[in-house]
Amino acid sequence: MPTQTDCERLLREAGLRVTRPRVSVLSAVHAHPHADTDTIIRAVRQGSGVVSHQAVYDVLKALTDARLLRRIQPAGLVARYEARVGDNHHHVVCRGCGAIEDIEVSLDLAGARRSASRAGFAADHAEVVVSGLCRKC
Amino acid sequence: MPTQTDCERLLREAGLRVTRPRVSVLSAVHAHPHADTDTIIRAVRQGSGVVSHQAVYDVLKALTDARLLRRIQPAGLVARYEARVGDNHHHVVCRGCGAIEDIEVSLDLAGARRSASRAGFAADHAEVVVSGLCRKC
DNA sequence: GGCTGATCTTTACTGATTCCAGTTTATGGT
DNA sequence: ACCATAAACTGGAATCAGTAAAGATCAGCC
Repeated sequence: MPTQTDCERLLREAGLRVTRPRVSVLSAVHAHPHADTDTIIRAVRQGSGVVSHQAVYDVLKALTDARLLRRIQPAGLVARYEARVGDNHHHVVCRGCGAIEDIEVSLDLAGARRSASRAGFAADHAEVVVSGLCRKC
Repeated sequence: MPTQTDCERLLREAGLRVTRPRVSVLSAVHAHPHADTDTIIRAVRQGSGVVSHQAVYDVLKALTDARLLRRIQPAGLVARYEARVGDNHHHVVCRGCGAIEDIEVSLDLAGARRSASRAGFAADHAEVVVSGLCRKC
């Protein structure tokens, strides 16, 4: 888990200004993988005082655009964020409680791209969402 | 494309009552694959007069539960419905305009299930969403 | 034809997310 | 260090898909 200084460095390296909300959001997401926006807002406020919900939304968007975060949005659930970027892992989602975990899935990306291009699409990204029940549900 | 009589039969076979809104919704989805709820509502009203939006939502849910329809919901887009059920094809989504097409993707489902179970999940379903740009975008 | 629970209609509401207008703050150039 | 400007932030209100509730209707069965 990155320290606050690490988060500041990550922001700077991404060409983003370093602000208190940004550092807080970034470290909150590191601390709570797959958390939804509301959880992140609460974590940020606990860690560093008053931050408007709008600021959190803006920051999440900015960090996602800057590829410091990845947004995942399973069907029927609110958006979640994770700090693990740069690899292409996938997710399992619990149909009962919405819990999410990372999994590895092997996928014929070239074939998918070929099939997409046959349908008239230039595809560049594939995401697998596996669903089922977690241990508790 | 099924006729109205076919739709009635499909409903009956699924153990559902045959009503005007249900027949309309089912044939609207057959006529507009990957349509969103709003499009379906408009198509239904054009075809068969006044139907409340709530009825359409209810019918879509009932038909989806009865496996006559399949609901797909790509990240960040509203829910779509398609009448092609019973196989497990996947989708490409255009990041520009939200257009959706069917594609074939080969996927190591057993491996995915194994990886999910390692994470504590009993997985029973996997969906691949490929994204990119369609010809127009 | 009459019964009964499933369906529909109407209307209101929820909750996530976004928009907007105005204010504050960080950063690059001097 | 100082200024100007672009980027961020605040707080409130709007939007929009989807859900809820209550009463009116209707399909399927006798």
